[in-house]
Amino acid sequence: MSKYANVIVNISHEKLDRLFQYHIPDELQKVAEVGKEVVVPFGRGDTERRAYILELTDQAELEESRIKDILAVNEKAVSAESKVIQLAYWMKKNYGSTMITALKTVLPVKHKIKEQEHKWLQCLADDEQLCELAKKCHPYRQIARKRLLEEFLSVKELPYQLVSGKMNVAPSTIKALEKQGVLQIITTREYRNPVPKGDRMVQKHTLSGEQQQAVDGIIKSMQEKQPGVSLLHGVTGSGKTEVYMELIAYNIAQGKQAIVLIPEIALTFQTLMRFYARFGDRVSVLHSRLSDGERYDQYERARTGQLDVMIGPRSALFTPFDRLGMIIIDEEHENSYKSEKMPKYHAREVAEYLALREHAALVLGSATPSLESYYKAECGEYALYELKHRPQNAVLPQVYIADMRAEIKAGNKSFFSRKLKELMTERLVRGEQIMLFINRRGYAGFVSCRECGYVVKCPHCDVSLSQHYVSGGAQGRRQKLICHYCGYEADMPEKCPGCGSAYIAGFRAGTERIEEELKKWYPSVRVLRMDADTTRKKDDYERILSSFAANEADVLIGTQMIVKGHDFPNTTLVGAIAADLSLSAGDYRAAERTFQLLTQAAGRAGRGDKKGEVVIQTYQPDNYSIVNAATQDYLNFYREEIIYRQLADYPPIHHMLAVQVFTKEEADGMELAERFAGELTKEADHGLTVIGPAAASVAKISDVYRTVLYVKHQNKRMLIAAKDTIEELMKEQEQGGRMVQFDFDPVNPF
DNA sequence: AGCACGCCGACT
DNA sequence: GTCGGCGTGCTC
Repeated sequence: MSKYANVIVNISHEKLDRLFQYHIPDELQKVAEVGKEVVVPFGRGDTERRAYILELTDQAELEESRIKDILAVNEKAVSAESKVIQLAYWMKKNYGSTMITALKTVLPVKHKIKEQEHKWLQCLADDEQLCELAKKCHPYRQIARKRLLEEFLSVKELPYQLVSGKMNVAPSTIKALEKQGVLQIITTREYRNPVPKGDRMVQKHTLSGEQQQAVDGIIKSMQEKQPGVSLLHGVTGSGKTEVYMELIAYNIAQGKQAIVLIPEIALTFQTLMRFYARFGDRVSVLHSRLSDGERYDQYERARTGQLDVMIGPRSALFTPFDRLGMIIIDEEHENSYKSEKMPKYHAREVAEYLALREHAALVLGSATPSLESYYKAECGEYALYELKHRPQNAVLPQVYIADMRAEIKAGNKSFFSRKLKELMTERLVRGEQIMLFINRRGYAGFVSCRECGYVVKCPHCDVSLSQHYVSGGAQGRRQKLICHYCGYEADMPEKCPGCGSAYIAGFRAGTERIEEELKKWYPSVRVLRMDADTTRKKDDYERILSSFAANEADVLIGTQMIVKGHDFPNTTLVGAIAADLSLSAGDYRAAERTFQLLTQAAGRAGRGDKKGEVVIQTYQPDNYSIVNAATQDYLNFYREEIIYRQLADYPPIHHMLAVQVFTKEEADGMELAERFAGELTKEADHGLTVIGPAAASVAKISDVYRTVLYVKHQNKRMLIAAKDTIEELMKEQEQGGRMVQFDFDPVNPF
């Protein structure tokens, strides 16, 4: 039984976006729980306001005399909004962040509400009354009041903002007039619906045997009290979306609501239209192109029960649904489901918790499931459904592995293997399209001197600068050196800054370099390039893809963003230029990432009726992630990879916590991390494995030093406890610009 | 956001 | 004096 409740007041104002502490009177002790809505006296006038309990504590944070009592606890079922706030609290505890940041991830931006919540002043008095009242106004004392009354003579409705802003009428004056019955304050809210009100097509859906089996199985589980998690493992093009549709239809028929997560990058117009066509305007979508106001509207529509389905990226998880029946995560292996910002949550984990809490079903779908999910499916924790056949007898592409070591031996110094060149020429002659995938943007990965080995590095970060070409006005292309971490730019030196030699050049080709090389071989080829540099604006992504789809280019060169999503029926050749690039990342997920990328890339070839071919270029032709991607054999890959994870105590068998320490001084970070490590290893019996501390692989970004400490344990709870210990240690000491971030089961190496 | 407090000019 | 409008600042 805690004495105090830390509460967030339900007023949308930044100044109030923090916790306030209230005392819990004895008679409310039993009902005061985290997530509950309460009524508290707030402000000087003790006006009664609604608030949500976020924490319960015995620790008074200020003098007891200043702490007021909670007036009442709303005992009826927790509202949708407070459920979301509760979820924020869970995330704060499990991933480590402040409550404010957790709330900010979970709640839509509130301070923008004003802009679309139209507050109007409506005049209730007639002209005669207005004249009389205006006359009664004091000649120079009540000018504002008079101004407003006179304005009402010509216009009967005025926007609140105009009156209180430009006309400079104080809220107290408006209130007084409202009391007298001269005017009325009306608020109207128009919900913007990003879903076009189109014709709803009723389509006939015939499912294959496999699809039907999955649908039946999952529906059966949904009839249980606790539906649990289902993993839908289906090769590319096996019709997972059809299964989702059927499940959503069932869910709606049960009067329940559904959340569908899709990686942002795959959130295309076509995908959405399929949903709209089937479910009409009770479907909404959250995507990055929505304004804050539009986004907020969608949350409101969900909260007020106007929606059955919400589609969106990981943040769609926080849709305030009252009757959540299921969550679907498509392409569940995607790294974008892990947040890179604090709290660093994984959408899959949050969804699992949410589904459990709401007694909803969770459906995970992927052609290349994450090791985590497949492992749990093997253990029987998840129900597994396999979709092995592509409908319409579509055939898998023919995959060739090109050994680049052999190419060099044969005197081929080009970035393209002989096989790839041969197939590219064939395609260009036939007028079919090609996709070239290389996971590095820019022209060259680093710039180095061949005489002395000097490497040009970023002065603010511990990385080498990448070479880029930027369009430089009249002179045409100009060389630049850019830091991919902080954006620092420098000119390409003509001579080595170290020894003065002229033999300074870029190494490790990126997308720009491949484009150049391609044009050298095929001077008339039409090329589109898609990477972080060419997709700066939100529209760029869609524009490039639709241009390629419209056959306006022969070749699409790009980073991993080109291998996800879109199908191009005329693309019959895919080349992975440097397949092992992602293998060298050096973290435990490198093989998994490589396998997924290559499998997806291969899946891009020959989606139409034409047969596709794929060339994977590598220096490690025997690596299991490459070999299994070539044969599209997920299970075989999984078997090899899980053994490695078991041997090395890595996730999913063990859990891992990365503690990142950020400091201004290099030594400071090490010292702090050492202290954390010391504290965690103090008790030997809890079995925590502590690795490090060590400087992060990129030891400095934007002049901030990074030290990293890894903690491993079989039980995740132990790691959360370790996180709590470190949080306590941080509280004790002056922070002085020092910061700690936690990352559970990280997906990216540090 | 919304309320109290306090300042300042106008009236009994 | 004191009434009341309007600006300012704080809210557990």
